[in-house]
Amino acid sequence: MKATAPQPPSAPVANGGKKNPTRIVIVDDHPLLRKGVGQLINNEKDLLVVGEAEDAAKALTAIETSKPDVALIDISLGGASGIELLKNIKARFPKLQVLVLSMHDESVYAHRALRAGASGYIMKQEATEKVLTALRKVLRGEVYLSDRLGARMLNTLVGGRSSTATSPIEALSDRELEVFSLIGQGHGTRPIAEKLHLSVKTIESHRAHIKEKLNLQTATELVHHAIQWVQSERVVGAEAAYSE
Amino acid sequence: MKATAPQPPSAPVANGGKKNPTRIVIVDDHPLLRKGVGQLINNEKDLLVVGEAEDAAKALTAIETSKPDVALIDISLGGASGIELLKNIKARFPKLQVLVLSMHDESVYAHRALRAGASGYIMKQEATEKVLTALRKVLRGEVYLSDRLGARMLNTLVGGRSSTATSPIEALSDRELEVFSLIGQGHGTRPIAEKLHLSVKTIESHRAHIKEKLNLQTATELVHHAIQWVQSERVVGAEAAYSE
DNA sequence: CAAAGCATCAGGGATTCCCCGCATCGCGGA
DNA sequence: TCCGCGATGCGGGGAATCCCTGATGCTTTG
Repeated sequence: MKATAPQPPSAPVANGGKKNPTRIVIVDDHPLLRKGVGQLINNEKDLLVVGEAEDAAKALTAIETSKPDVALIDISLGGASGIELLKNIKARFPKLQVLVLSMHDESVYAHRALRAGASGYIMKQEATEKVLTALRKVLRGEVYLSDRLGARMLNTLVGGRSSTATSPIEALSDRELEVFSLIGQGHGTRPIAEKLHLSVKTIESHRAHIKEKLNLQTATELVHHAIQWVQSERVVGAEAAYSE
Repeated sequence: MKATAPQPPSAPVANGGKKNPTRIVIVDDHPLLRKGVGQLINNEKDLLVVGEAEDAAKALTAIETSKPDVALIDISLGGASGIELLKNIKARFPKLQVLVLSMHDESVYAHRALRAGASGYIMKQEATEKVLTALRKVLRGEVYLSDRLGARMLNTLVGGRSSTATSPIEALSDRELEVFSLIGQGHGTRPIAEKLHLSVKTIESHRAHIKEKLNLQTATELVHHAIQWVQSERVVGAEAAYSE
């Protein structure tokens, strides 16, 4: 329902002749937001929006035709399909830098986005200038993360340093993973203890260890991540399954 | 951290002297989006943005000082308190028209928004021009609804049985839904109480009522369902873009 | 107007959370 | 071999929660 490229890819642009500007493609399903970011970016002398897209398919063609230096994409294009798109982009245009925009603070997605090849992760709540900062940082080949998020992810990596960026869930022992999975299926501490014929205290102990390994602060976070994980496992199982 | 009124309320405006323009206040927690909508609106000869706000509290003061004709508010303010703000606004400024912006196609929220006194409901996925259309319609005292949403709500009202098989979630009160949504976003009882400026006891009470209405036995189940629901809501919004 | 529903909060016992510590077992190294 | 180390299993105890039972206004509705 919306035009893919509001400006002709390589024509002189309305925005006062820029010389060798950084070329940017925006992917977001909210026209209003595309307009906002576009406006903001085009106000900069060295940045230029050369394409827009509202979904994954259009994003790929837009990138193909406009050959941007950076893509700014919203991963909340329906949860999974956002990360999917990101992977596709990095597969077909490995040298293209990608800055990920997101609605929420969910570090779950930040982590996955980076693993999928993003160069940065920024929230929509962020001040507008930060988006420009992030854009330029990503362009220089650096990684942009909000301070808080960055700190947390750093010590996740340091704690269980594995250069191949395996998810910290790999670090869980068998028993811990079992408990984690049960939590993700919606079971409470006591039912888990009963199901495994163990003391409630033991389950509490496992939960504590899991929290530590996954760098989680509260029980609520633990449950949230567990459910998320179980969900994503279901999806993985459908395509590239049983790899253990 | 953001200016409440970018332009002096009654001074000649940068945007080419408008005469008696419609005065608009924008409430949204995404600076990028405020920028986008603001830009769009100010390009119109008869419309003028006289204030912005990023949360409920600032929204009320902004409205008080800038005396707008219409308020454009995002009900998914940080995942919460959008409907609440709407009610407050209509309580204190009954004659002010309110157009509600929303991320997704959540007909749940549309229905509630209208009941709470909104004059229109429009999705962020909508084309930019539609926002202007909606704004003008609302200004004339009419109600704006997207075609699809309008149709759906009509036959919900007419035929007692709604097409969407009324999930028990419809039975939740506004406040309860708000709490439910926050739970689904991974927040614990205390953080929710703080975010809503309420007693922990009140949140506990809401949780109890939600459990009752949704027929859930334990707190764990409640959290599980809440997360599931939030997830599914996100997906609904994404599919709306493809489904036509 | 009466009845019902909503939103707010309290008290108090049952559970869970979360910080400690402790024991055993097996495995890989000094 | 003996030592450390992680995995597994458990406990104490205080803080926080869950989960009952009310209770009080206020609105909506019949």
